[in-house]
Amino acid sequence: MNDSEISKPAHFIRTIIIEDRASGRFERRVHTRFPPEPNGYLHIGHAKSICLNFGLAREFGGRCNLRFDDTNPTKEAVEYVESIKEDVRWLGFDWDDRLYYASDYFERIYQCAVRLIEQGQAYVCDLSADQIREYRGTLTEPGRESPYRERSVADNLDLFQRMRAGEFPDGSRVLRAKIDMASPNLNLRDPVMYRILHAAHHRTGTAWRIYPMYDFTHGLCDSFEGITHSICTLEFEDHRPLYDWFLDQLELYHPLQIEFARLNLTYTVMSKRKLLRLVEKGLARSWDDPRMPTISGLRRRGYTPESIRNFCDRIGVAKSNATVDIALLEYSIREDLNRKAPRVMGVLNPLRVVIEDYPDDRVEWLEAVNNPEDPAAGTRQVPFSRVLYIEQDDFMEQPPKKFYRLAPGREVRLRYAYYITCREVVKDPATGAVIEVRCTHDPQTRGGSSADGRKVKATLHWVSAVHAVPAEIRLYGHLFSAADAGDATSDEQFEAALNPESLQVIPQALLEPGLAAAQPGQTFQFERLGYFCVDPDASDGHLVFNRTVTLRDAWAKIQKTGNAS
RNA sequence: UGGGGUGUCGCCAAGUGGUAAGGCACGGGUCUUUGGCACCCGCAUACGGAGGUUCGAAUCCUCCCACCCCAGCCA
Repeated sequence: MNDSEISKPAHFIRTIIIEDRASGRFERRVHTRFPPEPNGYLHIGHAKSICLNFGLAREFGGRCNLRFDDTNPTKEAVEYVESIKEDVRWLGFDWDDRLYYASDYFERIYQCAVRLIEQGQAYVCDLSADQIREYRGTLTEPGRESPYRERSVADNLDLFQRMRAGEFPDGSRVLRAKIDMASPNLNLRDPVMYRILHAAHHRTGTAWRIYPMYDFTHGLCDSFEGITHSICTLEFEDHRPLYDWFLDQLELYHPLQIEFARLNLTYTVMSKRKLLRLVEKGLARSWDDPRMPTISGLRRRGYTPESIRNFCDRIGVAKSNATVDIALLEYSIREDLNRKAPRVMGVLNPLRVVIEDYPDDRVEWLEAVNNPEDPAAGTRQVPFSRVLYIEQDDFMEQPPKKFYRLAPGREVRLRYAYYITCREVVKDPATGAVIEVRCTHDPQTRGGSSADGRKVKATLHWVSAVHAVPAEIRLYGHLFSAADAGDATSDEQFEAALNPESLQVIPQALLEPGLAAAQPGQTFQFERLGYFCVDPDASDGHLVFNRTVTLRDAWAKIQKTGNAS
């Protein structure tokens, strides 16, 4: 991390850690962990947790483990663990040699279960899933005790061992903690600790036929690893008493669990289940579709790790359910790319411009600044010639009052080139559409400034027709049409809320020639348009750019509010 | 109706009894060879509501209201 990171604001978890260190709690250690389940790709919400856990450890000279919560083999896969490792690393964090898997502890967890059975605090229950649900009671009524609750320790031990041996079919029995079927906290009504699953695990293969539940596993793993501050999301607040109960009965070390609110963003969705659905139904091309809020999607879109870290610092950490305006994310990437991205010129929707008084056979290479924010970025040469292309949006035959780009009779500047004046408009006789603009140039304004100090109100980007390189450009909009669409509960509502214009492809934009050699992952600012990066789909003969984000656009705002005229 | 949480500007978010930080968004302006960037100014007499304690309350007390989470052999 460097000086350009924004300053870290105070938040309640940092405050707790500072107090713990002041009081000498945990021998002043700070040891956190990021515990994803490898059942999908990481998204920007996970980035918040990653920045929090790894960031706090780094800040206080502590450690942060990467631990996969892989207790459900039916949903997990190595593809996911690989992507998660890549994403965490890409975000700029390192777990050194502390890569763990809950599955590494399966034997140890099993022994903990055996001990609880021996202590008379766990039992094998033969009730079906439906029956367990019935016996659990409701939010307002206490549950009833399972008829198998008072099995002998010997019977429980035998049955549990045979569950492990694979003697029983899936769903036929579970191991349950014997706590309190009347507890107002449903998590304490004899929760399931182990279930039978004859499924191959991505790491342990077929070694196990029983798998521990998350609630039994997670707290144990944190304890085994000596985690000091176990940071998780709000929905686990109710589970804390259960984790404490397990640890107390087993006389194990207690981490301190602290809950914070997960991130929500407008115009997108942060549920792994819903993201998986988008991928499976082909509504998104893949997990790394640039429209997805996944880390891999953002990366492909052109977001930088630093911009995401800055975003996470800016949104804060608190306990109230919050939905952050996606404009803040966009602000964070603009801020970062403004400093870093080389500027280039490219025309998305070309309008042919002929400079009538410029020789047909002449080419001038003009100097252009690579990045006005960074003098060290230097300059480059761009070719100018008689036939050019400018943006269709930069010309209007009948301009409204506040439009000060090119129009009949009007003079504007071509960036780094010349002042040109529109002399004539050529239209398609069939459609009446403007297909060409005829202009003259002022030779005294070479480079883009005039000796007489004459001002022009607009500066346009442009590209020389014969030199331009074609490129496919993919423009992205929000995933959903409405800010809160991700909340949709039914799949139908959810899909209907998708923004049909989230992807717009421009098959052949025209770019300045230097871009011909651009490589996947490289980011540029297309002047006056936005930030773009080369997509991995690009090949030797075919450039493909993703628009990361547009530039702020004051003219668009004027048009939108209807104040143009 | 049980339990656990949360309510401070359009969106986040500081604040922990002493008289409402900051960011984004938004509005106005300066500058400008990007209608970008940068810079300047503005933007909560007010902290879910009602009472109360206090010289003094967003901060303490009481009651009320709203929203979120929990009835997976998911995590």
